[in-house]
Amino acid sequence: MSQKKATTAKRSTYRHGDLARALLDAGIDLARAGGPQAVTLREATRRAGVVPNAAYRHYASRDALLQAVRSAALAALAVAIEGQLARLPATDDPAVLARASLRAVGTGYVKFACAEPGLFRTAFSVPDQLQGAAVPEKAGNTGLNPFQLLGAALDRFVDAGLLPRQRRLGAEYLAWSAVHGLSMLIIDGPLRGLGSNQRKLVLQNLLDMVERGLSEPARSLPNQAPASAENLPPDPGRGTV
Amino acid sequence: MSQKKATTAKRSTYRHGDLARALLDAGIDLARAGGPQAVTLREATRRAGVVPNAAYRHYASRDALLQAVRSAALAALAVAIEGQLARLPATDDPAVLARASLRAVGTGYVKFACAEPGLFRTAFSVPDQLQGAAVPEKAGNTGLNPFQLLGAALDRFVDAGLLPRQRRLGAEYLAWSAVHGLSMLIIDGPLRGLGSNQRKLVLQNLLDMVERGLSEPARSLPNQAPASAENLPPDPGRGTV
DNA sequence: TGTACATCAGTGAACGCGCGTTCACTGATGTAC
DNA sequence: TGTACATCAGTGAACGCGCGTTCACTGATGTAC
Repeated sequence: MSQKKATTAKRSTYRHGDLARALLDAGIDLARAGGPQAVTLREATRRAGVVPNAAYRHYASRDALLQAVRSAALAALAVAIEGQLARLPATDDPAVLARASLRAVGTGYVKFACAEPGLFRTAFSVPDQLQGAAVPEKAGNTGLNPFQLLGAALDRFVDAGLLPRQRRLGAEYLAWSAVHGLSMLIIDGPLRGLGSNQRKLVLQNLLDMVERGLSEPARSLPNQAPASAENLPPDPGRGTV
Repeated sequence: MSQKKATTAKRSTYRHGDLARALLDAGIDLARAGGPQAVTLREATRRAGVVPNAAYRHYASRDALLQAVRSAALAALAVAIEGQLARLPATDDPAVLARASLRAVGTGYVKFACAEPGLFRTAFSVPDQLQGAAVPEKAGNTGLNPFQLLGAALDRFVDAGLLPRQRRLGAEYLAWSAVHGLSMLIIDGPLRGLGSNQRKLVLQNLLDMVERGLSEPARSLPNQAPASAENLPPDPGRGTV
């Protein structure tokens, strides 16, 4: 069965060649241009030069295609982040590396959102669904998805002594909220229309805020509730985007 | 013209009474339950007990109704924030007041998003449009819209000496990004499904991060670009949600 | 105070649109003998 | 090596859906005389 399928996939002289892939590519283009809403079976099949119902040989429904596109969008985001990480200059100072890593993750995230708003919105569109697993379809070249790349950067923070270990749990969500919020405000909200330089400036200030906010020792804040393992949220390894 | 309109609006024995208001209310209910997508002329008129095209006596198009609903959603958000601000205990210490104000704004924002995800998503749905003005339709009881309420809290930060004045410009966007991102992750993203207690904990940690990140003096960060008036974004007074 | 009239809020019917999805089919491909 | 056959990817036609929007209309309301 799977052997047969693999054989068929390799053939290029079959009916269409690889309609599943062609539909996925069309879906990605549609998402890129118009977000998740724009991913329709009819338009995807139109672009693949095929009759609408042909899609049902490869995807159970419109939603199945959309989920495939969504995974591809998340993978693209991961690749963008990896690209920023790869540009980091070598250093022996673990604190410098940790800070630069976190900034690279945040920069890659926001830059991707600005460069590919349609894919970004698709990546975070969730019809009516629970959390998905950390599957390779959503990962970049390193095999890590965006959430895991952020986690790795935060681990470096802890290792470098910049983030108290007892505040590590759930820290992903704090940094993530900041860059995710900025991305949304820029691509869909009141910050759309910001020039490129202004965007960079706001991003730098935001990353400064996150860096300071995560790494400074806690002062005596009456409202602060320290994190403890019992009542803290999701297992970061299990849940994913 | 406006006199006549006002007279008509007061009448309760007219055809429908006040169909414009009835459609708006129906639209708000639809947005509450299903987000901006769910706001349709046909369903709104159905709920108002009226034929579909009757809506065109009061709204130029479906989008016009949606924008009215959107303004109402923003006003509701403002009211929620004002509610948190009103609960603040009296204090003579401007620093304590400033910190508590900012936390109240953030808390009101995220709580509203969690309590009314449909309205929240509607408030920040922007079809294809530029920035709107700071009109009273989007304001709460104090006459300030959510953005302006946040700005007022940050002004207190500056006045209390917690935020260097040269970092005040654009600070709205930093705090806003954090709470907006957390809201989105909770209502639409990987943090949905978080329990109420876990949400509160993450929110507290996030507010701690913002507070520290905004108010701590800048260290020598090689990447930091200090804000200056010339190249910083939008005039906070003009632009709005 | 009563009557003719203008206004205009809501009606009734219909349009075209694109969508997801179904059904029975056909005909090129690969395979078994 | 050649022929019969099974597979199954893509076809053709059609369905019902809800939507926004248009048109000519009607009849209760408020007003002018």
